Amino acid sequence: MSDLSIDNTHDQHAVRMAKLDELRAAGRDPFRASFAVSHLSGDARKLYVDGQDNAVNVSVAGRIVVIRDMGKSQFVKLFDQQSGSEAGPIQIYVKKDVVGDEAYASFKKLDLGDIIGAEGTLFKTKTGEITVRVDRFVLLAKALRPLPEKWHGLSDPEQVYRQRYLDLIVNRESRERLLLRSRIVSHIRRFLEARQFIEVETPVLQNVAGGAAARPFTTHHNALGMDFFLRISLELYLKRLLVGGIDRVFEIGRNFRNEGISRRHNPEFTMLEVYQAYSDFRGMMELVKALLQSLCADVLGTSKIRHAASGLEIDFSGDWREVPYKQLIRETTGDADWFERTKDQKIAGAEALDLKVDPKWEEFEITNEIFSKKIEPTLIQPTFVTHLPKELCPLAKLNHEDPGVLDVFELIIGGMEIAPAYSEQNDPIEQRRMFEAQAGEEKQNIDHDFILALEHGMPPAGGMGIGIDRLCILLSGAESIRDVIYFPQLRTQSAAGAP
RNA sequence: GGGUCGAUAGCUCAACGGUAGAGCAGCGUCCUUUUAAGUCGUUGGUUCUGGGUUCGAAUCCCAGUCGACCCA
Repeated sequence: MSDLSIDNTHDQHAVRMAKLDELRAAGRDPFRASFAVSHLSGDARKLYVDGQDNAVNVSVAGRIVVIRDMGKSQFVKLFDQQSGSEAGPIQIYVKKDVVGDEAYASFKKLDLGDIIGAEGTLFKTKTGEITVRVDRFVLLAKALRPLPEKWHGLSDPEQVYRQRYLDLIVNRESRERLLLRSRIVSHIRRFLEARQFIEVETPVLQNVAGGAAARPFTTHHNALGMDFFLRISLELYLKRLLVGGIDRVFEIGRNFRNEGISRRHNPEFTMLEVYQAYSDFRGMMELVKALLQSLCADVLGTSKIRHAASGLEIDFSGDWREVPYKQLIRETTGDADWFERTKDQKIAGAEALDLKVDPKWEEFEITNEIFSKKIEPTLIQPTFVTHLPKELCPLAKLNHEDPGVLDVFELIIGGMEIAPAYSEQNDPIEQRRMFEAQAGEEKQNIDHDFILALEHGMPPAGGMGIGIDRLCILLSGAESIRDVIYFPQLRTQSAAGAP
């Protein structure tokens, strides 16, 4: 039957193609359309009643990730969605005298990586592992390529990102980290919905890429004969919905920025933005604190996490530090009159802190360089930095006592910006003025249609954004944004391993 | 964009100027409660690509591709 040539036994793809031909020649379909699964692996295991072997029938399916061939019986482990837990893949036990000679012979031809379905009864092995004693099994999908090594897994970072499916199968930490992201996002939705927030979707293709200062991607719509930008922010459309009377609104969506790729930056990334009419940045403080504390409690099961970069413990419980931006700058520069200094004096001050500053920068950019390089990385515990200079964001309300600063905060945790929040600007005249006053790297594109919406009246509101990727880096202890995105952006390459 | 480091069997890694090896996987055998199962045997390489140096290059040099890290 087998026409494997001796020369080919090292070529695992060729060996498996030959097995495939054999199956087809024998009239078996190696790629089935469906299988009746009674339980996912973890749920199946829970059905076992202690001391009552072979009393409960289950039907499970998954990928073969372990084969222990004992001659006339085999222990095999099947990997499915629930295999990420402590218990790992579910074990099945196939005995020749249970399934019969013919079925057993075909079972022996299965390979690591094949996907099968199995029906049988639950029992506990000598060593105490709940296992399915198989009465019947069926090959559901033949794997023509081998799995990575069973003990060391897959460690080549390039292959981990390009063939994430392999990483997910063999590297438990990767799988748990990425599944944690799903639980985080799910929790955020439930938290906000419980507070009467409504989830919406707004355009990704935009005429004006507004709401932030960043280089957008451009694309082209053929039928309209016009160029579009991919959005860089969710903000301006969600505020239009505030005008439209959707008072508590949020979106979790992908933004695109045509900028560098690094451990902290992927060209497409996910933002949560939340707007609450009749609230303000103080209300957002309460909201984001409650959100993160409930995330810790319900998803992580702890209020303390280890900060991957510094090794320090971050404590989310209790009250969080609140400190004005200007105070931090004055403390760090040791200059109580920093904001009264001339530009040359600020340049000298920044250089005294070992910072390189471009003389072409605006004064607020020099000051902000001190903030982002010398202050932000040191803020490990959750810290609300409040009242940023007005030049840093045109979309927030100016503070009443000090019109040089904004009624905003930036929540810093683990040295990373996690959540900015504003008392949102709803004065259309002032909004236009602030857009036009923007300079340097903070300059935004002006969306006149958005101003028109404001002219119809937007209720006072608090707004808040969270970078979901960064939040996941923080909460999962990941080192890189690539570790919390299934398919991070890489340079394209011809298909690896193609025949 | 600049700098540093890396790419060897399907996977994880050796070999560091002198015959490219190991473990796992694969192939063939033994074994009906294994836990990285065990056992005996065995196949497997465009050493990322292209140049160069050398009697001889996986190894040294140059250029490129892809990736990681740091910086801008």
